[in-house]
Amino acid sequence: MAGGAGEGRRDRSRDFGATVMNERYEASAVEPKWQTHWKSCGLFHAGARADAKKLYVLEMLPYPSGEMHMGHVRCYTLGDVLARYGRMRGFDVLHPMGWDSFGLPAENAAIKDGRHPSERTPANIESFKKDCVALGFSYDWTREIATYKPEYYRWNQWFFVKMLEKDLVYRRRAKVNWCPSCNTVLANEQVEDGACWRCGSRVEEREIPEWAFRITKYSDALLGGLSDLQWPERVVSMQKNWLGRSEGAFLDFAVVGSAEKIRVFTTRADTLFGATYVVLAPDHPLALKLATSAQHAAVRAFQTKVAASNREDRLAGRLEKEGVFTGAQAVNPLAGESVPVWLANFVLSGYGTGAVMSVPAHDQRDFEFAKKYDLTISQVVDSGAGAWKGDAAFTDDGVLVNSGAFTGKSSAEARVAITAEAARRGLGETAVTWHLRDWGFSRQRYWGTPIPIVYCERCDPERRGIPVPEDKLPVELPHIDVREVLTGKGEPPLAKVKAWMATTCPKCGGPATREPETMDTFIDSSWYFARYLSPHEATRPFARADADRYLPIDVYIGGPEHAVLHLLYFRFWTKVMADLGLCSEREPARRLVTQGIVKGRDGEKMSKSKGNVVSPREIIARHGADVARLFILFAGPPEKDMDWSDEQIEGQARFLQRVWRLVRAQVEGGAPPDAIPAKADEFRREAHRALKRVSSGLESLGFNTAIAAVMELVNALYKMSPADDAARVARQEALELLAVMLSPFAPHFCAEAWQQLGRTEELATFAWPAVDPALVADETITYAVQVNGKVRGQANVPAGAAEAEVRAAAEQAVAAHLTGKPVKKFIFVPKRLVSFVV
RNA sequence: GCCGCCGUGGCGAAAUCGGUAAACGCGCAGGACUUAAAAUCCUGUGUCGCCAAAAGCGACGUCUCGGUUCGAGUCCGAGCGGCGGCACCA
Repeated sequence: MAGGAGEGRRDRSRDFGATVMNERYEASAVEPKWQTHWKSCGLFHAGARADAKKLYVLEMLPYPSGEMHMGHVRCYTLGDVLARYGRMRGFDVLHPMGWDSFGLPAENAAIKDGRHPSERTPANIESFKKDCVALGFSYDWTREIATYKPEYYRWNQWFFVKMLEKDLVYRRRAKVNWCPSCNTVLANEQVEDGACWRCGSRVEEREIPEWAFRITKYSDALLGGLSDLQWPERVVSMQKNWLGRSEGAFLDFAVVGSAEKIRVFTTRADTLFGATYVVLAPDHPLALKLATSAQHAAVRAFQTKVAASNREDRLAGRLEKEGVFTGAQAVNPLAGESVPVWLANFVLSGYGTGAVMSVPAHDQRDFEFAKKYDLTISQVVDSGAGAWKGDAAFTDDGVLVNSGAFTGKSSAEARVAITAEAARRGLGETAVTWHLRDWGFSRQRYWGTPIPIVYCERCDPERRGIPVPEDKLPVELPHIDVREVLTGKGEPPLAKVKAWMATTCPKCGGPATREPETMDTFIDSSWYFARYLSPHEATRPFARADADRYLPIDVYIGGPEHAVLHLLYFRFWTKVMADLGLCSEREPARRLVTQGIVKGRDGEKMSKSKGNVVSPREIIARHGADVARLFILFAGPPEKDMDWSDEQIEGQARFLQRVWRLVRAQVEGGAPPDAIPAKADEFRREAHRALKRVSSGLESLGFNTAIAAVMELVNALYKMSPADDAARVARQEALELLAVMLSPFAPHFCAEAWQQLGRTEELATFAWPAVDPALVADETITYAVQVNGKVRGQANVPAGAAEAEVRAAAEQAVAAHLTGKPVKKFIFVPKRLVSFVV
């Protein structure tokens, strides 16, 4: 079919129209074809390019709950674009996927319907995996893992035993966060606003024994490591906040008439001379000991009251400050005065030393407390701005008054001097405290990794626990009768499985019982990224050589809601793995991308309960996976929340159809109607300009602007008709280039277009083309011409024009604004703008 | 209370370094094609003013006020609004 520039419009439009205009790209036929092709070629397997640089792209381990939602789609699409681009750039890309498949949802579902989690889980995984394939995600499925399988969780147990040897695991009796609905303990990180992170139930306080990791041993490393990560500021600051490093001093107050001393923590040692009483947490070990007989009953009553009310009131908002006098007196270490010792409900036993010195003049809480109980208020810091009015605490730094030898010093100087003096007298020292607490990981549930511990009355009468030897791992979960064992109440389910509980002691061989509790599932996701390196290793969690090759993760993608949960735990675990000699990297992920929420049609966050969930299956069925991917990428930058828009989806579908018609026109020899004849160079120029913008968009995660650049190329091609045979060849090249540069975003469509255009090479691994600098250089440059900062005209000059030449052209362009006004200054910004100041 | 982020058309957004604000998409309007519609293609689309209209010209315009600068969406200060995190942390 002949088509040409010189013919009448009718003919041209027939060329484009008759065969091509009605032909639609059918994603439903094309996409499965390429998915099958990719699978059969093993194109996405890592390790094939041993001499290439590696690129590890990873998305957060999903919990497969059956059907995928748009939040997943967004996360994985971002990762897939980077993985595909990486492959085309020649990297040895590691892009794996697996399943976080232990945990409460499956167990709770089992309680409801009686089906064992091990039946449901593989089905859910299958379904989720199908969605991944249907969306064209380029995973290396040979590395797939599932955390519920013994070959995975045995390494959780192995780590546990190793960490026990290193004293990074210990058993403690502590106040724990108990979720009555999940019927299990939660770590501090898993309590949000006093409620369970998973189900939102109000958390209770209980005191029961539990296993914990000494994550606090890594406080400094966790804080220090943050500085060399390319992580979003938001996440970094949340982690810093959570770690909560605080510099100050320990100071010792001797107790009058007793050998005991009260150690307090303060960040304001400069206010020591204003400490007019000391307050202990109600459950402080000295509380009862110090109480005088007259006050004993009152102290008892107060303790009971606080223990009962604690959580509820703290949640209900501001807790009324309450306290009780112990009757005891303590001695200010430097001032030498005796001050009363109180208990108060706002002092926390878990932070610092569980005791504080109260300086009501300079701390608002202490001020309120002192007012309520009529305690002495004594000013020791002067603001320098007139006398202190005494209506509220003055909490800023200032100059010391009424502070003995330290009077006259600035607060900053005094903090150092007072701490040093206390230290010299053996009554204190500088100190650093942290908000971070150890990670309690015992869970009173069934569907998780058994803790490999046995209790033997003979060898271990104190029930400290004896680890199961390495060669006896894994300790597998027993098969159970769901109805009988999973009741969702009472003791840990495994405790009811008598046959499993009964075992032999590894030390004496005598009868022993197992630990019935299981591990927090956050352990599973703390090291899975390393298991992907050597998923089939049977003798160790992963191979050192693989770790050296592929760690750290280059780009890690997931939601910001894990900022102080998973993202903290897996940093901790990586440091432990490094200390165990398993790898040299001390940080798991160099770069982190936290993707925004996908909201529903109603503008609310998608959730089942709101009934506004849109399934990717809907879009795949209607328009195909590529449209779903384009929509989600084009909506805005990755970190930003995005709104659902059926219209924008239609727009992306329209865009692909528009490209398709161009491709078909090229193959059939037609041109778009109303196109203007163009030469070869013009086609090349447009294509390379787009390529440049797409390349830089891919580097900077500006996927929306990268796609916009391709759209502009398409718009340009619609206005151009090849003027001659050379131009026809150039248009062919431009369309091929288009298929290449769009392929990370819309891989199925591009593979098909590529083939239509007659190319036979594998597009998914085709080398990303270099931008031809000669083609993207402008021939003429349009300068904006300003007079006194206002744009008054434009000047077109050849690209290489010198300043004087540009100035001459510019003067001509704005002559009317310059007449009669002497030019005081001339500003020349190459390639952009000139400005006259008159 | 403390810490962090963000305010740009009717909407989603774009704008390496301070250099022609609003690219691209959506929506809307007009036109072409069609018996008609859909689909498709083309054109227009920040606000206001001058003008019968168009062309054209001008003023204003990136939350508000102020500052630095020849020039500010971008830098600085103050404020307002929104979002997120932590929160009796001593």
